[in-house]
Amino acid sequence: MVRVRFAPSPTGFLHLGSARTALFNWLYAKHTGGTFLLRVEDTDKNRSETRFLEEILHDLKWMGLDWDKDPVFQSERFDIYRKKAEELLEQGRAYREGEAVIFPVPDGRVIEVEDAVHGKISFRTDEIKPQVMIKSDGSPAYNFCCVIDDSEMEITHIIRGDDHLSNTPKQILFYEALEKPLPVFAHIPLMMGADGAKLSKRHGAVSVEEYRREGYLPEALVNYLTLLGWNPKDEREILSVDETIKLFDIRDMSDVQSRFDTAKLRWINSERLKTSSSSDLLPLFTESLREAGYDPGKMSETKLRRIIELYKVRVKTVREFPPLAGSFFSDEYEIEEKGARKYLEPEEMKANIAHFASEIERHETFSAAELEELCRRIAEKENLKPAEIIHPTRMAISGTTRGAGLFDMMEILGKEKVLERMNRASGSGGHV
RNA sequence: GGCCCCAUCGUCUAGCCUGGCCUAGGACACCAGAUUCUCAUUCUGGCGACAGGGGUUCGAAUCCCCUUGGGGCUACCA
Repeated sequence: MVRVRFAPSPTGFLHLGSARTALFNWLYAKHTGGTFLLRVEDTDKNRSETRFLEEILHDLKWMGLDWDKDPVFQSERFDIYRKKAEELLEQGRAYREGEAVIFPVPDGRVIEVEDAVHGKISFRTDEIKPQVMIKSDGSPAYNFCCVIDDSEMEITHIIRGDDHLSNTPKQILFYEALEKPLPVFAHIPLMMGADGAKLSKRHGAVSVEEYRREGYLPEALVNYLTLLGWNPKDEREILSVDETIKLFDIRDMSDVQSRFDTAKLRWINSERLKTSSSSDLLPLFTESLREAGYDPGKMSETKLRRIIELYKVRVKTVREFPPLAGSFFSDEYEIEEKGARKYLEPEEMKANIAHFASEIERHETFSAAELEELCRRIAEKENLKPAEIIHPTRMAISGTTRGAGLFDMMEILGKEKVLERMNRASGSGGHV
């Protein structure tokens, strides 16, 4: 039975790199039908805060990484670590140095690790200094309590970042001293920033929370992170978690470090957006409107869903939606200067808008199909290209030259609003 | 500095273990074209890589060594 764990320290928000490590642990547990556990490494009381822990747990849940039992807290286990240290002391396998307890490392040994992603790696003990087990203040040192916990939690596979590779021989020494069986080690290469340097704030967003707020879907982030170091054996790029779980194996992971590429994440997000239903997207899009200061409250769900349907193919993140579609929700939308100069200022453009508006006014009903027919009929009669009516009209009703098909936009906005805006733009009609 | 990990298009990668099927495949990005009322979508096409040098071999992206480059660790942080 596979048992894996993710061991965050609650000293900050969930870093993308940690999230990726958690993800691979989780995927492996799911693939093997094993158990995914959480251990909170909060031995550093000064830097650990519960708000960080809450945030981390929240982000894991958001990503869909559910754990199997209540987390283990190292801060509650100091007695256990001290007792183990005491035992080693009594056996003469450790010594005191002041209040601290130290583990001496014998010279001349070679420790071989069979890593699940790197293969065979060997270390000489000559390179390893005596290891602190218990610090002078009575708190346990990382490598010591890590081993005690992993063996007590019966962790079978330790899947963690490459940055722990050189901790491994030290930990193996502790496993031996404690007479505990070794787990399988799997060190996954680190994820770097776009420039190859350590992924940090200066590369932009590095916490899961920031990506959530920027409008990425959790399944897109998970999909992207999965692809960084692993791939299904075919050429698929867009994978559901279920498909990934079915295919994933830690042994198939690449041993090469990768760089985080926002462009590809954005692409995957846009793919997921395109294939998501407007009802699934509704809460997210609505929230993004509220955050941007719009009030979608008074709009019917049907209408909202139509708008989402129109725009989900035009945005890469949910956040890009409000600025594009603001004119549906408020009269206070921005008017593109360039577009205005080209389509709203020239007299003939104003005339085209006015002409279209007057035909609309005369027409009984108001649907996208009819509007299009009307527009094309005018164009033909006046010997204009339909575009010469369409572009100025779009500018008039939305303030932008980009966006969904004009007639759909008009239908959603409604006859009254459309005429009001068209008349205002063409300078006729008298509705301010 | 020492120890450890790693090295295929700008990026993610397939191929490497079990040399020949590789004139190195795919995806993102980028560029061009088609479609279209704009934008986006969609569809076509293009650009673009085996870090360098030695070996081994009939034959090397694939195996070995060196160099170079990148990364990690080197705490009584985790």
